[in-house]
Amino acid sequence: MPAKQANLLQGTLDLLILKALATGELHGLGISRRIEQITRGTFVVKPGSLFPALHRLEEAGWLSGFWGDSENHRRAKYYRLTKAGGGQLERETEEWTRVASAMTHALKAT
Amino acid sequence: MPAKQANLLQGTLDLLILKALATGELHGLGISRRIEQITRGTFVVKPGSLFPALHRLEEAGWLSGFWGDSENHRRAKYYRLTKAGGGQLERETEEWTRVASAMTHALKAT
DNA sequence: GCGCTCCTATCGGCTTTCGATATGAGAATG
DNA sequence: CATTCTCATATCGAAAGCCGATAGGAGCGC
Repeated sequence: MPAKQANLLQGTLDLLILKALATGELHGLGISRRIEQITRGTFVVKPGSLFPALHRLEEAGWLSGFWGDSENHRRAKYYRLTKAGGGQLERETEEWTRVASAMTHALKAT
Repeated sequence: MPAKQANLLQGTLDLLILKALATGELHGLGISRRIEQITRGTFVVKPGSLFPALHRLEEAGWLSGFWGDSENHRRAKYYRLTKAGGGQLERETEEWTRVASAMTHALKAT
């Protein structure tokens, strides 16, 4: 049994994807790279998590996707935040802040 | 369809239980109340989540449980942190801090 | 052509959380 | 006593989400 590696906290993935797209459209792997970058390598999103999540978010109306060409001339599916997605990003950011603050408070308790 | 209420982030429950027991032994419902208290009401742990989690943590060796009498003279199962559980609490606290800091950084990104 | 990298995709398994429900026993009321 | 309330533990099934493994197509260098 290999050492259990740090899994993503459930629920943070959606928020990270929305945030990754806040600065402009990206294709799937680009989103993955951006998340790794803005979290300073703490979160590494695997394909098996990424693509189902992208489809889920598109289904929910937070993202809209379209096919294009990547910077390496490959077929790639780009995603962009919808207006609703922007609102969702705000709500989830607030929610995260609430939760994080409660956790921090709890962990300091005596 | 009622509004979807704030679910616990997966993974935070174990940490909160360990932390709740750091100051002394408690029975199941007491742990639940303590968590609600130290998170200022942000996290409410339901029985359907609590008891499976307690059994899981005991199975893992972080907690040890024993039967006793509650402050209301009812049969109650008390839990206390094991030595291993103390180490686990430390590790999970560090892990949470790492994650929270990465998220905070990510959410500030431009 | 061959291998390498890039890019998207899916499937099965596992863990975890929740809602609903059940059971039992002490306390309070009449 | 009998009923009802609260405390306390427990379990089950449903739903969700992450991951490892795997697949396949297409451009690029050699």
